[in-house]
Amino acid sequence: MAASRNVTIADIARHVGMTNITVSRALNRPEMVRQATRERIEQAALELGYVPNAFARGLKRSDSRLIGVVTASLDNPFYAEMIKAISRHAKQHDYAIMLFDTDGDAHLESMAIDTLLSYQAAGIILSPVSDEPDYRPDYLPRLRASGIAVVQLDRTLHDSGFSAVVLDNLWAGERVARYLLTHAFACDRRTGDDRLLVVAGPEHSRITCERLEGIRDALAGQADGVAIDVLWGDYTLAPAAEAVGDYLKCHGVPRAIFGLNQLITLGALKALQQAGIAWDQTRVIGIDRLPYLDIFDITVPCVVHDGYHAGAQALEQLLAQMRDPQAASRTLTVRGELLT
Amino acid sequence: MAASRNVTIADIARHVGMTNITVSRALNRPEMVRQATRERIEQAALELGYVPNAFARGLKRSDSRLIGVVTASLDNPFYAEMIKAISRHAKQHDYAIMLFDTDGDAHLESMAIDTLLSYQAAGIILSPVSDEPDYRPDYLPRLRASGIAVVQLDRTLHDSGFSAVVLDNLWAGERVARYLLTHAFACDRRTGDDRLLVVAGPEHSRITCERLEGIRDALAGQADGVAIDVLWGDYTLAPAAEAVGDYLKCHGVPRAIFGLNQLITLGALKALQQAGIAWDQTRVIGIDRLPYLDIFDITVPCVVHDGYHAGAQALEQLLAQMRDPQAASRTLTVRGELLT
DNA sequence: CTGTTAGCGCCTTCAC
DNA sequence: GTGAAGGCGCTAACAG
Repeated sequence: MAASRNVTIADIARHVGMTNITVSRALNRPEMVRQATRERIEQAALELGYVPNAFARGLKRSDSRLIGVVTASLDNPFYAEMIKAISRHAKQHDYAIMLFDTDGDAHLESMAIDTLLSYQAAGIILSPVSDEPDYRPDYLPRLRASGIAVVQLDRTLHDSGFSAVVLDNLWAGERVARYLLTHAFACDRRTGDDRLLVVAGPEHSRITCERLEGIRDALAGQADGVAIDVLWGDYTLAPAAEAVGDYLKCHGVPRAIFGLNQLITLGALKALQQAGIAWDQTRVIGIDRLPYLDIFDITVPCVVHDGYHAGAQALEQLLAQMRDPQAASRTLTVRGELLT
Repeated sequence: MAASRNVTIADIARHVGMTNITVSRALNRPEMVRQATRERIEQAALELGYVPNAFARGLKRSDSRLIGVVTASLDNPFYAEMIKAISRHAKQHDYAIMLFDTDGDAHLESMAIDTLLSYQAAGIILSPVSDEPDYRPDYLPRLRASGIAVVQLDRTLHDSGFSAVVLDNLWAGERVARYLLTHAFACDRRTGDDRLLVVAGPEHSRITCERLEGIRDALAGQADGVAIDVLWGDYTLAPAAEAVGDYLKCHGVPRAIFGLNQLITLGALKALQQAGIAWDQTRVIGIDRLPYLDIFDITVPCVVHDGYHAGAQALEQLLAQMRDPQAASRTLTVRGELLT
């Protein structure tokens, strides 16, 4: 029994013998309407099965209760967690979420932004497909001109000027390196052929660069003779596994392996397994938690970041900016924690 | 530099010396406009940074390019996978996704449906907070009356009449039970005190009931003397872990433990660990894959379901129903596969 | 407290 | 191929 025509406030108005505006007010600003009138209207709305038309309202008021979330990967549990936080907090402020999974495709990202612009999104949380400096999406001028509040999350666009919530990647790199310094590369254990294999993201990715810089900073002067080998990748599992597999064949097992995110670390572990090397034959350490392994008494030390917190922060920042569009953009840095 | 006012087709029209309608046509039905005119208009649109107003369009045409997805848990990787599939396919058909994570809260679910109605969603994929027969959400009449296409995914509302994509739970239960019959409860191994512990969802959950029924069917007459103990839960990890922990204290280690979903199985394994019992001291088997454990040579047999496929099916079904609102509702069943 | 008027941006209908 | 008028449903602004 499909509704032939949607019931509008005009229908309600006719039904109770009032005009549209009174109905509109009764439903939206109850205090502006006499109690009795209001009750009759509410009653009628219920009976007729009235559903407000968000398009009409949006058109009239030219603002929306929509927040756009644009992300490159729903797969990544870290992103799933952030999205969960965003969704939960957005709801509390009566915003609905429009979610776009760009799947790493810049064109889809651009279309997502356009759709959000056309829906007059109140704000956008953006985690772009790439954080390399030469990625200059074509939507940037449009997005800027729109005046919509934007907060970048984790990944950022080079020089975009938008606010951001990012991880303390430098610290994470340093922290891991310092850990390795005492546990894998202590002076008294040097053999002269100590290698640290870092399995990274794209070579020019900001996040990768920062993490690498942290490593180099921490090791500088402290670890003579320790060679750092870097394998570039794209933050996903399969390429990391393959690259590490090849490395193992050519160079044997390094003293330690550092995976720059969860999927990379898992990929490295997979390569070890496939090479018939037990995961505890070398020191594997990563960024991001490997889920549920504690249940099997497997501990891979890692720097964990609170994705839920990061997501919540991003939404807070977004709301702040929506309230005050003039406010200067801010970058919030979330620091992780080493778990051993 | 916030946009003072959005640029509309009227602005473009003025800019090129035409009227609104011509601009509208040039942008939406290019074939109805002379080539030269169209090019001038497209050029102007680009220059002025024109963004169509989805609200105005939606208001006029009273249909939208929005598909609503309402789910109880983004956490569950199985749902994340389904959402990924939905999102990817929706995009291909030029639909945007409005995502609602109800977090298990019936009230939020109701609000989500109302929001989708008010946005004139073209269709809704619904995985409600509960699939128990006494859950009768208040939005049901409104949703029915709206005539919007609805496809339920995994969880279903009792007697709702909407289409659905569900798992073959009966089969999954049977399959696991048959496996246990040969691997844990083979005749020649009976000790007279053989117990199968099933860690389930809510007692009246359809999914739980079906899976249990499958177990009982398969075991009927085949496993005299095998006692089935059932622990009820809510499909999440912590309660399952606690319940299994208590059980182990009271009854010792059963011959086999069957977790009715991923999180439950992990909870059971956690309880074993906390009780100081190695995970391979008993036969643990589950529904849903335990991710990444193969990397550590841990194999917990399980029935896996293709969440991506299920999500894709749900969207296909939804599109079919949007095309033909008269079509009878259908229930699609997705069968899993035993992985040992 | 309630009503009148008008218009948000777009597109359908009918004319030219 | 192009234009003029009107209305989708709702709500600001100004009456009364």
